[in-house]
Amino acid sequence: MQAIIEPSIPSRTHGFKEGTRGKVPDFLSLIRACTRNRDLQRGIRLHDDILKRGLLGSHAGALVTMYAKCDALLKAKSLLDRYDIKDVIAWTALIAGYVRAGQCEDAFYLFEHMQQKGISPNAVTYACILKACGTLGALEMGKQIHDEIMKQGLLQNDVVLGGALVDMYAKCNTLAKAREVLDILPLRDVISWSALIAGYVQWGQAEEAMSCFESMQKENISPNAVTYACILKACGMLGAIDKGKQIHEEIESQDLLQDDIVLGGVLVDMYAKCGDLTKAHCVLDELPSRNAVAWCALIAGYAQQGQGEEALKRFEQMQQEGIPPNGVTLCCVLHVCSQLGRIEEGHNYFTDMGVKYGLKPPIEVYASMVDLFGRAGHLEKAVRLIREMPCCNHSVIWRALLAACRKWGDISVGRWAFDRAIEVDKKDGAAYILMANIYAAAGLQESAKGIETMRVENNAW
DNA sequence: CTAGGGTTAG
Repeated sequence: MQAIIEPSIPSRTHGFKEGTRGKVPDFLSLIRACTRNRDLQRGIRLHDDILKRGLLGSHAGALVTMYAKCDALLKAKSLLDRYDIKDVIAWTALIAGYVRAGQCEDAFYLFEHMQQKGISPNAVTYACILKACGTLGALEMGKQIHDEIMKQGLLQNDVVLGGALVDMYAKCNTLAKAREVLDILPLRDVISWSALIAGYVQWGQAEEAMSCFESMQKENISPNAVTYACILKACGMLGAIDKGKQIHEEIESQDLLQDDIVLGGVLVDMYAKCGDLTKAHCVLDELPSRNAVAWCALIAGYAQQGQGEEALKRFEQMQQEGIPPNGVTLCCVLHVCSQLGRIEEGHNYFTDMGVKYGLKPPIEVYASMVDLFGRAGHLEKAVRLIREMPCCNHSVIWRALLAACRKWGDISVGRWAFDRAIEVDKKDGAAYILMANIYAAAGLQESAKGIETMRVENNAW
């Protein structure tokens, strides 16, 4: 008698092994599908189901990966802590999640912790950690990772890792090293080149960025939207409007403005920085979608040229188009108001952010507002604003107030601001210097010297 | 198959 062989259904197609007894779902495939689609809600239901069936032990790694990819880092971490997960992918996924969230120290901690547990990092793990190094400017750590990568020969067949390495050196302001690494990479592509170009732009070396752009093309690697964005920024820094126009034409001929929201803003910024506001405005008008960044580039351009009234008009126009201002836009507008001495108007824009748009002003906006009041000599208004702030535990706030106190020679408010500044950051060199200046300007040389002594004692610069 | 690299306005 022949046994009945049940048909096997590939798990990747449905996720259910329907032929097997009791229809046990293939949870691993289902979780992976949630990871792919970033479907957190479905992932949570699967977790629940798996828990009820007592299957968590064998699925914890996949769940950590899913939660991490969905940016549910606390859930991922608590599973990782509770189960003895040996899966390098799960650890790496959580490390990547922390790096995405800007929690690079947590990423480093996990990286150490996984190795203590005997789990070896692989190329993907190293790429994540390199990104964390770049974000924090942790050059020494980055070098150690580089050494390890070389020992293991991981660059031979991995273009991504090479790009991450170039980016790390570039972000740490070691551009010669970044260039050297790129030159000897076995594999390099438009992204590794763009990482280097972006680095030169970030650190103010626009000429070098231009020259890399040429070298890249000599290697027959074509620029993409990101490369163009970097190069346009370099053009703006150099005031190289002819080169900028040429890049603009290339972008148009490749129709890149249609599906890249970033490029439009950079283009407006390039023309604005080169002083051609008419052209900047023209480009903005023709963009398929105008966002706050593109508008802000134009507004800043007008402000830069001393055309504050025009800048404020554009700000109104932006809002009429239904685009809410964000923190950066508002800082820029408040700066314009400060230039024009339009205190009330600036304060109205500030309150609009909460009242009209329901947005919580970021700390930089509060600092701009303190600056606006302070420069105008309304120190008591600046102080009142600080007292009403949800949190004034930031150096920028106290520096703005101190700068105003220096301008108006207010020793008592100045001393108060200085004491708070030092509470926040004992090494806030700018605060010491501002306070010493305030005392010195008032003829209180002994007090000024006292502040200077404090600065040296606290090793502040 | 489940984890990884470059970009924008002050």
